[in-house]
Amino acid sequence: MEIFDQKLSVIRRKGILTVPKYNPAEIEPRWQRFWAENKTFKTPEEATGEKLYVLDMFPYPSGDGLHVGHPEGYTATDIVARQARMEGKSVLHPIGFDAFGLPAEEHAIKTNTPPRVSTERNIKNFVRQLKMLGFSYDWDREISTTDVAYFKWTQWIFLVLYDTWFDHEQQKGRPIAELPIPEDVRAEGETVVRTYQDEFRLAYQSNALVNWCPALGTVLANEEVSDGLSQIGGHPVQRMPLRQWMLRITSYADRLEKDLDSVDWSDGIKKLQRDWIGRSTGAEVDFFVGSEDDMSDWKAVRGQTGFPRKPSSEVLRIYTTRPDTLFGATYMVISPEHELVQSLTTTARKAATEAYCEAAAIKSDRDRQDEKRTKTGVFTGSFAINPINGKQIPIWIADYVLASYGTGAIMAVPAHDGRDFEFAKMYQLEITPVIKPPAKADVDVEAVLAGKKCFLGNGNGINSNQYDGLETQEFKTRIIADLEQSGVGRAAVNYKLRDWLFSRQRFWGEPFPILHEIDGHGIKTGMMRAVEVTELPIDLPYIEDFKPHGRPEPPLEKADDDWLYPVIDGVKYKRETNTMPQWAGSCWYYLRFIDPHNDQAFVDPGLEKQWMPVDLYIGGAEHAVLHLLYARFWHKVLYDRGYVHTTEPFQKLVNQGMILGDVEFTGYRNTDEKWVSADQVSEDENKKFVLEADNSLVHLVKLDPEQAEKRDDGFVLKSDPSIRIDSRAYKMSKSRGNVVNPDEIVADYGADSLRLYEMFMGPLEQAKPWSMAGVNGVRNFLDRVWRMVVDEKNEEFAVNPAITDDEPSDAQLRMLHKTIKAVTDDTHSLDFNTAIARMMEFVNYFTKEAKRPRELMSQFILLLSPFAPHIAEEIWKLLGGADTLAHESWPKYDEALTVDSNVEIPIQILGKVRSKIMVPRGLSKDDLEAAAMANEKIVQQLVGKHVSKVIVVPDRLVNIVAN
RNA sequence: GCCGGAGUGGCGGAAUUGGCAGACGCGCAUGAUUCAGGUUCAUGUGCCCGCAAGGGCGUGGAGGUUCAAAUCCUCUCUCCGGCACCA
Repeated sequence: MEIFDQKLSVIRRKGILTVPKYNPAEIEPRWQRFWAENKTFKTPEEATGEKLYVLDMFPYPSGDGLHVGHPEGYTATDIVARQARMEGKSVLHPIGFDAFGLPAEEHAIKTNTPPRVSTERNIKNFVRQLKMLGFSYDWDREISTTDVAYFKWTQWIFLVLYDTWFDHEQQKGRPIAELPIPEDVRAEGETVVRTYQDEFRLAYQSNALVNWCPALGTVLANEEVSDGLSQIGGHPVQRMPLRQWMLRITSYADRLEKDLDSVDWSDGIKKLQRDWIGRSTGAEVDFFVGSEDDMSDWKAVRGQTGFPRKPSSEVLRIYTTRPDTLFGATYMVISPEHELVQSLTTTARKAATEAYCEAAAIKSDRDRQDEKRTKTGVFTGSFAINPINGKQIPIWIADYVLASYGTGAIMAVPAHDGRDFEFAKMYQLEITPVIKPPAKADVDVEAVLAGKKCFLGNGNGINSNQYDGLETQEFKTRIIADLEQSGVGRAAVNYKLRDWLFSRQRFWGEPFPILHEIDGHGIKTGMMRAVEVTELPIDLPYIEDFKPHGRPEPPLEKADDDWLYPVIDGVKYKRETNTMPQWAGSCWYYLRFIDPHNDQAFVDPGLEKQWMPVDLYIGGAEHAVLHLLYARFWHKVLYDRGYVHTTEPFQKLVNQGMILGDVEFTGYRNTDEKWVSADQVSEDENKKFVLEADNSLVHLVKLDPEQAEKRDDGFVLKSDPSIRIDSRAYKMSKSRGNVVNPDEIVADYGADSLRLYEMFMGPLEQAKPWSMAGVNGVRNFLDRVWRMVVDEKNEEFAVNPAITDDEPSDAQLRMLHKTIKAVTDDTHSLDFNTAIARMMEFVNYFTKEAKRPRELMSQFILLLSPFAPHIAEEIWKLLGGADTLAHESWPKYDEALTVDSNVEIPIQILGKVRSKIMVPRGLSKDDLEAAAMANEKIVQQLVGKHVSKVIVVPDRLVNIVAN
């Protein structure tokens, strides 16, 4: 507030408030009202001509309001949208709110208000702030995922998922009615057929191990857990078996990976998604568990029947990416949760394995990792037979094998797998090398061959009978073919991606449109049915107490019987009481924006064709995997079922970089309050700062920039240059107290300054530190723009006397056309920082000109308008423009006027600039060389030297090689 | 540990993709205007030597390719972000 207040108070004191100084506090709300009243940014009904769908990742309306990170992406899209409208494109630029989910509910619990009330209040505040920043959204299309009219269609899409199975042959989702039913299943009757169908649906229930978070009172998706802690709140998460809704995203893993090729996203984000999907190829192999005598019988049968779809009870099935190391498998490991744990454990080993598995079950993921990965395990007492060489090998249980990946069991090849190697060392298990490292590999080949070192790379087979000498790739192909031939193995693909755990035990989410059949005693029969589409939406019931309670029954269990037990055709059902996770609403909101008020369909097919795909999608990188993967999955299902016409929803994706707090200087003092050099301080495990030398505690002291001084490659204390200090920008956080509030910036400098500053800070995708001085800098620029056109000395709001209707000079015209070209190109390529720099150069030039042609000023104002729309509208009107400039044509430039007629050419001798000459643009190579060689300074410099070569690049430089 | 991204003045950052390093902004300095200034205007501002003309050095570090390297290659250091026993 200070700066602005001071300026105003000075003006007020002098009683000359009428003086037309640039005053955003007055201008900006006025224009915002104008745009709202005139619906200036209404989306055209039909997308005629070229269309552009520019989308922001819609915000989660937290109680804290916008932080300065939001307007960064929003300003970028707003500039693109405003420019595109002026270029005559049909623009769809909407906004909405992602308002379901945990944080809203946590907040509701804390403040003891129903989530709908606090959510609506928060949205109101967000809308106020967004409007205050002058974004050109079509407010008629505002949506919230919590609106009943919206989540009706979220529920409808869930029913589409429920009604779809994935046909792996066609790689396509199809209606469940088209699922082929095997004769034997059909023969068993209706109930069995329905159960069979339920096994194939994209939305299904499963009793899998889930991430249960007692503190949040809900299960969480794998993606929402990191380091064994919930991403929201950082609470510990346990694994426990619970019946949950899952979405079969793994069926789409291949397409989710392949289709990344077709979208315009950064390589970094694509890689993040690919890694998350984590596709790997290898083989599944069955190891016979039994006596060596029965082994040959088993092999004979397998040779006949081939490899069965599901493993029979006498085998242990494993997955490996290295079937070429099969001869090196010296033991096997199953996870503690593996279904064969009991049957494989011998009586003698029972106590030991039970103790181990129990311990593993109680351990949270967090605890498992805390043990610094020292491998533990226990022998089952059983042996399996390696199908390739008939060798008996022991079967172990260890928690370094995950139940949820592959088959939950592995063949251990300690010679060529780091984890197996470590485990084998620990328990003195056999190590048999089967790969000879290539000569160029950077390893101790002798040690590898002696089983003393582990080698992970490719090489040539050894100790592998008929495969000896084969190179890894060749080896894999051959052995997989042979395994398939003999029916003991087959090629297989695996993904790190797991099916998506889709239900939550919370109140504030979309209810599932699913009914469970119950018998006369109120017990679920296991049969369920979808709510009829005509019965949608299923609204949340009113519940007095919606708080979670640390037990897995959802809060909706406490709903009234009316809601909980509907009766249809005389049959009593119980509603599903889990709710959907926050991601549900954000999986398809971009489609709803196209047709937000349609109550007949989630989107009109004709409109969908006109507007999809999203041409530009901007948001934070924190959504690089979760939201984007989920939304792409839903979109593909909708595509398969014919509801949308593109395979991918978001054509171009840009992630804005994080805005960090202002740069801070920090020094350290020891317990005696003596300064300690920062390079001797480090953080210990408890995040405490200690002196490296003796681990004694030191504390952090925030320093004023005045106390710091640059020395070599860092900063030191001015008062004692032997003390080094840290200088860094930190992530904004309440605890650090470096959060910048957009409301305050708008009050102090104006919305246009905030917009302009955030775009001027640096490249959009880069992390950048905030600087108040920088905001002041762009405000100065807008002040200069104002004075360039407005007469500040006049008491009326009038144009500056320098504004003329005279013809512009050649130099002025070139300045304008250069600026138009640069701003146009830079804006298209999202290089907003350099676009603004070019506009600053324009203003620097014209404020020095005594005559400023009106037409040139108008053209410039149009260029400025997407960046700083309020001041631009105001000046546009003063210059005689009508109504609003929002739909004026974007300025065009004459290519011939974007270059100067003369160019300055540096002349180098051995790469060092020795002179410069002015020559006409386009001067020929020979003429340029002659001009350079004739230059006085060059002639002097070349005295006594021999010119061996002259490099001439027309319009650029001359380099003389002389010595 | 693995995978990404980045290192350029006191600071944020530019650099037509191999062609004058430091555009633009902040900061700082000097001067003018002003009762006053976090006003406005003008000039200067990478570092070192020099009164100057001029010269030398300079894009994290070391080497290389080239007439020419912030940009390409090899090695290396630092910082930021993500993933983390996925067989």
